[in-house]
Amino acid sequence: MIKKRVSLKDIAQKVGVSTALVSYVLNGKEKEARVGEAAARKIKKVAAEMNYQPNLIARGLKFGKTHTIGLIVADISNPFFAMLARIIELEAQKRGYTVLFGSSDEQLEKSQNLINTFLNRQVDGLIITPVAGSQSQIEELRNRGIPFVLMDRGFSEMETNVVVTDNHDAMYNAVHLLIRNGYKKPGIIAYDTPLTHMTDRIAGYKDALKDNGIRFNTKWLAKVPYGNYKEHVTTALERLLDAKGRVVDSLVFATNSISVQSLKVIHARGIKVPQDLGVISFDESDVFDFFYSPITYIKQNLQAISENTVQSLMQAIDTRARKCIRVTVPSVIVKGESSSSRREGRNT
Amino acid sequence: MIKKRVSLKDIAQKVGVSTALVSYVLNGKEKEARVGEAAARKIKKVAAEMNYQPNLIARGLKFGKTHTIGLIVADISNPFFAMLARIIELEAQKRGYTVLFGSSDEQLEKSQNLINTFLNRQVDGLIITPVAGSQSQIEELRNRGIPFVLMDRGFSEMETNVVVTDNHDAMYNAVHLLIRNGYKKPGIIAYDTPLTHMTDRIAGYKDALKDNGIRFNTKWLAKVPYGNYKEHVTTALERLLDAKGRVVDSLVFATNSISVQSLKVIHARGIKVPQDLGVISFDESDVFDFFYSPITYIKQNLQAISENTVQSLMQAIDTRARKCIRVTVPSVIVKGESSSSRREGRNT
DNA sequence: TATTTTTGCTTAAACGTATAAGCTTTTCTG
DNA sequence: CAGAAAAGCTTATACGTTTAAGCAAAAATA
Repeated sequence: MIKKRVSLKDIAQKVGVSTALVSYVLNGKEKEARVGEAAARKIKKVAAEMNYQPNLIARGLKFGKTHTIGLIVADISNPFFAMLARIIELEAQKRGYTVLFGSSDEQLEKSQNLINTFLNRQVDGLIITPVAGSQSQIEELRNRGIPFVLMDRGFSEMETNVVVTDNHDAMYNAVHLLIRNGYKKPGIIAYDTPLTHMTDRIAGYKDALKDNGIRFNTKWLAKVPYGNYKEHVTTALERLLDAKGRVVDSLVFATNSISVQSLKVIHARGIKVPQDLGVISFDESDVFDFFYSPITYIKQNLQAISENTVQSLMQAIDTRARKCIRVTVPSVIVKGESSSSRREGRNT
Repeated sequence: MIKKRVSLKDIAQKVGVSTALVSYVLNGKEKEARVGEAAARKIKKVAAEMNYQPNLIARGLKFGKTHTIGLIVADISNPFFAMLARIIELEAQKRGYTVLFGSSDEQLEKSQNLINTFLNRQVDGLIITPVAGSQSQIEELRNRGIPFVLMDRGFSEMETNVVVTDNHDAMYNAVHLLIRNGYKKPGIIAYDTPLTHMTDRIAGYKDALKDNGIRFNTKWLAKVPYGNYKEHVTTALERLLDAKGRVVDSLVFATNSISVQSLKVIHARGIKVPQDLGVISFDESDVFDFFYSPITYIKQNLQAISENTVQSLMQAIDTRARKCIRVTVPSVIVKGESSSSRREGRNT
């Protein structure tokens, strides 16, 4: 009962010609291949009747091009990556590409497995949010001449194609805003990773302090590991917001996930925002609208990030250039109430 | 500078044997193929040295099996589908499968395009959240004997492999809870679609009313179109919560997205939950924790849905059975404050 | 020693596609 | 009307893999 897919051969047999002729006609090469008009017509007719669909696997084998790209994100169930995936899917589709995806879970081994799997499936290129310590994996891609683009984060020591938000700038502006609004001791909670998205954000934070004449205090910076981050964020917050005297008077959360978890804790402890604590988040979330004091956040331009990433990858695939493209996308601060001026805010 | 992938041929040449021998050895068929011990050793050594990786595209062509599945969801950027995707990815991987994904956007044409693209890429099977009116697309898959499983929703008129939450039961229980807590006029906001996930939920709603001796009022049911749903939800809410006398005293939101949008409106209007309005949501969201009155919601078992879907698909692929598997997954209600008893809650 | 069996390999064909090269047959040119 | 050119097709080969079938040499048997 299972109907076999129709191949060029089936059409050729039905029409009574060779597969070559069919291939020429269906690829619009009738002129170059000097195919007779009558035969061409008949082939087209039969192909349509039999609902011929080319086998892209066979084509991929023939050309060594599959028109498939592999997307490796940290976690597709994270709304941030899901949004990126959505746009990448669209951009890829526009260009005739299909997307294989996988989540690395910030784990070296999973990342390597995904890379291997995708390469064995002959993807034409890879989009990767690299995990910490994966330099050698990426290096190997480069040595093997495989087109790829890093997204969201990169390595400071390595020249690669990479598309990221201007993390330093974004964080600098956020902290600057807090300070301008009267906060004297801004803290930050970030993931403990050497990847550039975090180091740049932390650097932006420190530079903003310096430029505003505030001396950085080591206690203000909390680095939490990605695994079990919820617990670690909670612990870090407890240390920063110790009842016996706050270590900080405001906080910047370096990611979406840290923000949501932190806000849950802040909410549970009944800490008043922004009166008791100024708050700014990196990345947005639906929850911000529901926090009694709307959260100020850094809004990354996901559309631009995704577009540029796909664009760069296409370029890498087409030209196989060795030159690296580094794109930095600007972001904006969406002002809520959570970072409001201390002078006006302090009414408790 | 671009290093060519090493093929069986490369190894064969280096060792000085035929590709056939190499293939036998690397596939562990040394015994059956009576390969000499010395040759086998050498082949393995060289293969390892050259870091041979099989070309899965070529294998796919040979066997007519790509070990790839296509996942078509409504919108991968919707956390609900992103979560499902994450688990499906994992389950597929366990079984040696890789996942192609795409978003249909609830549009017939996009759905058809994705199906075609995936089939041309010779996926072994499809997981689909079908869009309204796509019966013929699905029917064709069945006629062509292509393994597939519908997920999250199905068609009432069609026997197919399908894995869904027990939508009727879930909604029945939710509405029952509201009524038991003293609400007399429970309303519902749902998407306007003939797909079973919605019709079942609405049926569950109506049955709960009936079984509790409440006569259904047409005004209590708001069906909003998926496109521009935010506006439509807002309008529907305005009608239901008209200041001149509430049409309903409580609401069930039939999806995550409807809930979030509704809560934004409710929040903006300063409507008190649950004193002025009881609320239950289908599906969860991080935002529920931040609503001043924690939202009661129906929690679908995403793990079970995904697992069963992949399981069913694997079965369909392996056996090519014509028998349809229909799996219904139970859900639970997570009780917050938003559906609390009217008697106790009414303190305004 | 002649025959059979076993061993260890190679050849060939296949999956579906694309295309250069070749081969008739017809048509044009001088 | 001979020779060249053009038209219209087929054959062959390749992509990388798998596997049945075949073949020669060595080993076992009679």
